[in-house]
Amino acid sequence: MNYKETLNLPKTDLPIRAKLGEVEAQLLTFWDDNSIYQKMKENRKGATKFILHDGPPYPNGDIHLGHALNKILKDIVVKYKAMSGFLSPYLPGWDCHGLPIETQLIKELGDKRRELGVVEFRKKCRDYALKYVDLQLSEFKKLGVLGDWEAPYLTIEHGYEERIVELFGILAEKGYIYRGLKPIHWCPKCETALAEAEIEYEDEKSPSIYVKFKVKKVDIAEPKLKQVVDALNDNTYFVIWTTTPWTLPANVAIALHPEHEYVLAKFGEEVFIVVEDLLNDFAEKMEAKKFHILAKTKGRNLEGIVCQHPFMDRDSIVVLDDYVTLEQGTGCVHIAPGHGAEDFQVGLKYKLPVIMPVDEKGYFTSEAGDLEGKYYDESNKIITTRMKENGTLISLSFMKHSYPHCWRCKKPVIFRATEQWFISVDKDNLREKALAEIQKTKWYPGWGETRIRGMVESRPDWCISRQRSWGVPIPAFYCVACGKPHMTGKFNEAIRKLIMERGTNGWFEKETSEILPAGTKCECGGTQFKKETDILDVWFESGASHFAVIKDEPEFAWPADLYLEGSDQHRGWFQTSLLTSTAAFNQAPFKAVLTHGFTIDEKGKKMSKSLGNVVSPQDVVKNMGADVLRLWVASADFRNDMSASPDILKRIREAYTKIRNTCRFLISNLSDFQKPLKYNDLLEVDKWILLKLAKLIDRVQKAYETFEFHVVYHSIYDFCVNDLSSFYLDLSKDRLYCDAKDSKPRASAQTAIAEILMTIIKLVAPITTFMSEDLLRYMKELDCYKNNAPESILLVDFPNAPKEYLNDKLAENWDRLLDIREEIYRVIEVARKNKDIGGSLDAQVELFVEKDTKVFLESFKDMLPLVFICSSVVLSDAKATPTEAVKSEKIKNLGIIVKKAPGKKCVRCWNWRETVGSNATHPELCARCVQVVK
RNA sequence: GGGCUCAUAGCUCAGUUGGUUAGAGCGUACGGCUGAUAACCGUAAGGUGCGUGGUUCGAGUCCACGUGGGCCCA
Repeated sequence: MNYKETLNLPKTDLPIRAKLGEVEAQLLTFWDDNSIYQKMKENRKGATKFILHDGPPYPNGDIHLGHALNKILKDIVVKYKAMSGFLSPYLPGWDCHGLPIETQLIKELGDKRRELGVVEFRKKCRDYALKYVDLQLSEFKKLGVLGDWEAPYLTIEHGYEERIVELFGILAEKGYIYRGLKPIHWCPKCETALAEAEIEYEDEKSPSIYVKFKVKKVDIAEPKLKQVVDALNDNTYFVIWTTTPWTLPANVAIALHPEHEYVLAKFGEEVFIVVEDLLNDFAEKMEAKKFHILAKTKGRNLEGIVCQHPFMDRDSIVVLDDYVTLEQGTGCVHIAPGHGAEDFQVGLKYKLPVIMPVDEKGYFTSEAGDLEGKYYDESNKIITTRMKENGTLISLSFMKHSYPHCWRCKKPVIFRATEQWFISVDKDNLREKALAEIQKTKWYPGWGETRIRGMVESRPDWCISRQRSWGVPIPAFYCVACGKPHMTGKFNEAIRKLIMERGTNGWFEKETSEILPAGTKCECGGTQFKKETDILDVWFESGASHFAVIKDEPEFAWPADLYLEGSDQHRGWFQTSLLTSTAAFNQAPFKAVLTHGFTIDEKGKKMSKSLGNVVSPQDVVKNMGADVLRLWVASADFRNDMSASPDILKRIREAYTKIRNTCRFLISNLSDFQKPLKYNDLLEVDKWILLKLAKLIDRVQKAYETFEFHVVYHSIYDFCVNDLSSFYLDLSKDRLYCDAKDSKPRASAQTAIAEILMTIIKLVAPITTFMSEDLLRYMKELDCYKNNAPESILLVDFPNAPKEYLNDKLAENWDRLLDIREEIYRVIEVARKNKDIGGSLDAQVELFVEKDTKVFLESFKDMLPLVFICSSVVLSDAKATPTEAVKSEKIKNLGIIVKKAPGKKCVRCWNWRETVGSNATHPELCARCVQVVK
C-alpha cells in the first residue's frame, strides 16, 4: 500500500520561484487600479498625521542607486507609519530649474542658442526637465514606492513659483534681503557672468612679481615684537607675491597664516617680513646672498599691522587666513576682495571694503585713479613700471600657469565684484535663531546636529542671485529715476499675479508697465521701472518647498515630521530650508531630520563609471526585482555608507528567497486549516514559537521606530532561519504530515503557523511590499484567512506583541532544552559519520543526567523525541554514564549516546517504533499511524 | 589642507550602564535527507575587534594620536 497518499503533505499554488518581474508588474497594476495609496489615506482618515516632506531630486538623467536608496527609505518610513496608525501622505517632488539643465541645453543647441530668445530657450529647458521628470517618475514607481504620483510637486509649476516669490517678499519685508558686491567669474569680452561649469583652464603667461608694503603703524599685542618692529619702523616691509598686478589697485589687505612662523629678515638696510619656510626662495629672488634674521613669530601675532599701499593713497591691513599656503610666494598674500573668492571671504570676516575699479568691459574706472580708461590686461605693464620707479617692486619675472578662460570666446576671464542679492544671516539674529532651531530638531544620527551647526555657525551671507536664464526671476523692480529697488507690497503682489497667470515666463514676456498696476509710483515720484534680470539661486527654490508644498495645505502639516536625505544635504537643502523658514516664520520646517550615507562598492570605494563599479538600479530591478533592491536598502545600516555589488545583491536575493520560501512552506501547510485553537489549548512548543514571535514583533517595532531597518531585516531573517526553518518547522513536520487531519497536535501547529505567517508578512510589508502583497493574494484563498483578509497588505495595522504570549518561565525552559539539543546534534553528527544512522529519525538518544536535569527533562518526556527529531529518548542516571558516552563540554554532567533506534522503521512516518508490525492489516506501520490510517 | 563621520570573521549585522572564553546568518568545507526539492537539515573551520599609546583591577566599549574610506568645504 502506498501510505504517502495518507499523509497531509504541504500543498500550495504559490510557485517556488518568485518571478519577480511578472509579479511586481501585476502588483503595481493592482495598487494603481484599486487606488491602494488613496485607501491607505482613507484608512487613517482623522488620524494623527505623519508628514515626510520629500526633498526634490534634479531631473536630468536616469535615477542612480543613490536615488533608489533615498526613495526606498522614504517609502519604508511612510508605509510603516501608515500601518502603525498615522495618516501618512507622500507627495514626491522635483527641482526643475537650474544650471545643469541650462548647461546641457546650451551644449545641445550650440550656436543656435543665441538665435533663441530667452522665452524660447526657457521653453526648451522646461521640456527637458519635464522629460526627465517623466522618466524618473516611472523609475521610482517601479521600485514600489507609493505616493501621489499623479500630481507630484514641481518647482516650475505656477503655484510653486508664486510661493517662491511670496517667500522672497516676506524675507524682503523683514529686511533680510540686501544687495552687495561679490566677486564672480566674468568675461569682459562677452560681458557676462560665468558659472564654474563654463570655465576652461588653460596655460597662460603672466608676470610674477614680488611687491613690498611698508609698515606704517604697529598696533600689536606681543610687546617684544612690537619693540623690534618699532625700532625698524622706517624700513620694514611685508612682501607679497602675485601674478595679477592689475588687481593691486583693489588691494586692501595682506593675509598671513595664523599658525606659521614669519621672520623679520634684514637684507642690507631693509627688513622684510616673509614666512620662514619660503625665506630661502625669497632670498633667491632678491639675488641677495646675505641676510640675517632679527625676529621670528607666528602669523597670528602680526594681525592688525597697518601698511602703506605701494602706489595708491590707501592703507593695507594685515589679516589672518587659514587658506594661506606655503606652495609659492612669501606666505603674505595680497588681498583684493573684489577680485577673488577667498579674498572676498577674508574680507567679510574683517569687514574690508570691496573695491571694484574694473568695469564690465574690463576697463579701469575712476576708482583706480589715473589708471582710468586703461584695459585691465595692459595695465599690468603700467603698474609694474610705476612700482619699479617708486621702489616698491622687488622682483619681476614671467611664468606660465593654468588660468581660467571663457568657454565661449576662449579669452581669459577675470574675477570681478558685481552687485548681487544676498540674504543676511545675521539680520535679527537669524543665525542664532537657526542654531536654536537646530538644537530643537531631532537628528538621526545624532552627529547630524554637530555637522549642520558647524556649517551654520561659519557660513557667510547667502548669495541668492545668479546671472542665468533658467530659474525664477528675482522679483524686484528698479525705479528708473532714482535706482531704488522695489520688491515688497504691491510690487510683490503684481509679480505673483503675473506668475499665477503666465508662470515666470511672463516676467520675460511682459513689459514692466504691463506687470505693474497703472499709477505705480516710487517714493521719489518716478513712474518708470526696470525689471531685475538676475534669477534666484535654485537652492532658494528648493529651500522654499516647505512653504510651497506643506504649509497652509490641508492635506499636509507644517512643520514636517521628517526630512530624509543624503548627508550632503546638511549643507544643501536642510540648511536652505532651515534658513528661509526661520527667517520667515521663526521656526524650522522640520521636527526631525534623518540622513543616509552614500552608495559605495564592496571595497568601500565610491561608485564611478571609470572604476566600472556602478550598480544600476534599473538592472537590479530588471534582473532580480525591485523587492531585492528594497531588501538591500533594509539590510545595511544606512547611517553609514552602503556597499553594493553584484555579489552582495546575490546574497540579498538568496536571503529574500529564504524568507519567501519559509512563508511558502507556512502557506502550504494551511491548505486544509479551518479554525484556530485557543491559546491555552496549544501545545507547549507552539506556545514557545508564539513567544519567539512576540519577541520578534517587539524588536522589529522598536527598530522601525528608530529607523534601524537593518535590525528589522536581520531580526526577521534570523527568526526565519533559526527559529522557524531549522527548528520549529523541522520538528513540526511529523505532526503536520503524519497526525490525523483534525488531530489536536496538528491543529495546534497550524494555529501557530497561521499567526506566524500573517505576522511576518505584516512585519516585512514596509520593506518587501511586493512579497507581502503577493503572499497575501495566495493567503486569501485559504479558509483560515478568508473572512479576515484585508484587500491589501498596506491597509492592515502593524502588529503588537500579544502580552499573553510573553512567558518568562516558558522561555527559560526552552532555552535550556535547546542547549541540550545542540549537544545532542553534535553527537548525532558523529553517529552519522560512523554510518550508524542516516537521518536523525534513525536515532535513539540516551542521556545521562543528574537529578534536577532528569526531573526537568521528564516534565517534557513525551515531547523529547519530537524536539530532538529522533525516534526515541532514554533518560538515565549520570552515575551510570558509560565510558563510550560523549560528555558535553558546555553542559555539566551531560553524557550522550546516540545509536540506531530499536524496533522497525514505520514506512509512513519514518519513525523507528517497536509497535511496527503489531497490526495485521498494516504490518509496516507504527501504532500511531495505524490509528490515523484507520 | 579644514569640518563632520565610519572602521567587529570573506559579506551583512548583534553585542545591553566598561566585567568570564566576542555572537548570528550568509558564504566556504564536509556530511545528511529526497514528504518545503531550481528546496530542506546538520557539523566544522573562520576574528591581532584598523594601528599605537593612555585611563582602569578590567577596554570591542572611554580618551589621545595615527592609518584607510565617505560626505562637505577650500
